[in-house]
Amino acid sequence: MEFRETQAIYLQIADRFFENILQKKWVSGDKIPSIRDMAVEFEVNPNTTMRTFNFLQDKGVIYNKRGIGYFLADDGLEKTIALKKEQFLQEELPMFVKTMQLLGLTLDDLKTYVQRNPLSDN
Amino acid sequence: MEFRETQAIYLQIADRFFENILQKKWVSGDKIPSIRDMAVEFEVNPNTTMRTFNFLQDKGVIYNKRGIGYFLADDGLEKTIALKKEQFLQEELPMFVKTMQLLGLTLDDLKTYVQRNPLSDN
DNA sequence: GGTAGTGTACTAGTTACTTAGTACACTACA
DNA sequence: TGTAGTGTACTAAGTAACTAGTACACTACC
Repeated sequence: MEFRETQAIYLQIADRFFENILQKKWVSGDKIPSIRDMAVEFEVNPNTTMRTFNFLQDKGVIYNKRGIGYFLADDGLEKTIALKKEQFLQEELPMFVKTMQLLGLTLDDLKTYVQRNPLSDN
Repeated sequence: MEFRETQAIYLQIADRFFENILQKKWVSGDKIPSIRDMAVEFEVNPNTTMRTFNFLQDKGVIYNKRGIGYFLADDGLEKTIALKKEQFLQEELPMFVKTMQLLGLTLDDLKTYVQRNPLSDN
């Protein structure tokens, strides 16, 4: 996987976790692929994916069973929505609106873009 | 000034430069405040602002007169627009749309937000 | 018991970013 | 000429992120 240079890799991987949760590919109680498997999938060091797991456990999104693996918490979806929403409202949205303003783009331009770029293929 | 932890400080300062240029607070040929003054204003080490200046000079947005200072290039505004637009279209916009989709937000929600949050106060 | 698959805990080393401090060359100007 | 304000070039140090490798304890299962 390719990563942006502007953000730590383990956080970008966390975002992929959030996607899986929000898209309900992972649901409460599901076992999450192991730290080692994730490292192979994302082509990073296991230590890096471990940081992602620690980060998400700290947020209460996943929990651990010793010797078995990590699982999605009962309220994992709710916590993920809360986390993403907070980040979106406090950081992403204001920056986005500011950039649109600076570039002189309108909501109609955005509408056109969205129509031309079907929202999902993953 | 407070900085986000997810992006290098010198790049966040560069964004402030871009704002000044896009808002036409700085126009072609204008002398830009010195590396040392900028360091004081942003409360960082002069080495850090120097990285911003080097970055922007590398992009062709500003140029240097030895012993005098940095100045906004003739096509500084155009280059800034091009840079921001590219970044916006390739990174910010796709991520933004994806997050909106994941959170189940619509363009109407966005419209409401924009109406409630007047676009500028700087 | 043995084995494979888990997470965990280390040491070590590299790179990027940031700060701190010093020194020096160039330009403008009194 | 002297001085203040520029950029520039260093050394040194600290932190975060990332990689590499090893070792160990726990759990499930044959």
